[in-house]
Amino acid sequence: MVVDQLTPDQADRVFHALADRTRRDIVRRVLGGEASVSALGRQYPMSLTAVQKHVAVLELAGLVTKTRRGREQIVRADLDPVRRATALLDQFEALWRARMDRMGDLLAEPEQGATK
Amino acid sequence: MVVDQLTPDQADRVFHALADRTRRDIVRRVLGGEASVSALGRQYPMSLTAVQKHVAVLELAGLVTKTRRGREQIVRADLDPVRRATALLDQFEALWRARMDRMGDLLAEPEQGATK
DNA sequence: CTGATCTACAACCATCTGGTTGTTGATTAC
DNA sequence: GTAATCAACAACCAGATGGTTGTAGATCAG
Repeated sequence: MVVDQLTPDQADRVFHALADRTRRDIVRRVLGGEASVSALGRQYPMSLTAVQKHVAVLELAGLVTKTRRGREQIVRADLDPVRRATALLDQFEALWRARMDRMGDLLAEPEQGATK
Repeated sequence: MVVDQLTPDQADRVFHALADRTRRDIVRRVLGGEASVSALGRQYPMSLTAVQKHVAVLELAGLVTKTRRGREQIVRADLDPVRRATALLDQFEALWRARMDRMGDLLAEPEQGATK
């Protein structure tokens, strides 16, 4: 398996980070190409400090990394946690299908006599 | 397209709902088979009221539905919002690949003369 | 050197979150 | 009928969240 699971704590942070419109938009933006914190700040109708905090939340979730370049702080996206979150959701899908299979088995069983 | 997008508000609710261990566990549990609220309540080291609230959050996100059966309230999972969330994450993946393609184009270009 | 830019950080605030206890109302079991 | 079970709801609480303003440290441009 290429992408392994998120720990529960990581999942908490990743999903929480994605549970905010502004943060999802920041992720989209830096996925399309890196950006400085101040450049991001200019894109949203809120203070730069607020955007800094959003970036910090994304950073804590591992969705984004910051590296200094001169006086600017460059924000880049990391897709790994996104892939792991997707894997977690796919696991839900698998649970669902497992249940469907079990129900199919039941329906396929001879009506009266129990299987054992 | 079979699964269309989540609205930003729905995405807020779905990701927020998934940003809690107990709630993710409840989703897993009811994906494996429906359960009453009180049965769920017995599974976690917290009050029934707390579990009721978690179920309510999941319900608001559309991840789960409740239906009465006698004095019990049966909780069932709905995978649709999960699939839509997955689609949103896949869209991130697509943005990433689009950038990779653009970078590839740049590298493939003749070094000096601009493209236009 | 001086001023503008980019960032960090502290303090504050209103609201939301995740939990609690206690009360009440249906429904089921005896 | 009475008691137990299941669920809803109100009220409360500590802590997190998402925002603000203000101050201050680096770095860059003139």
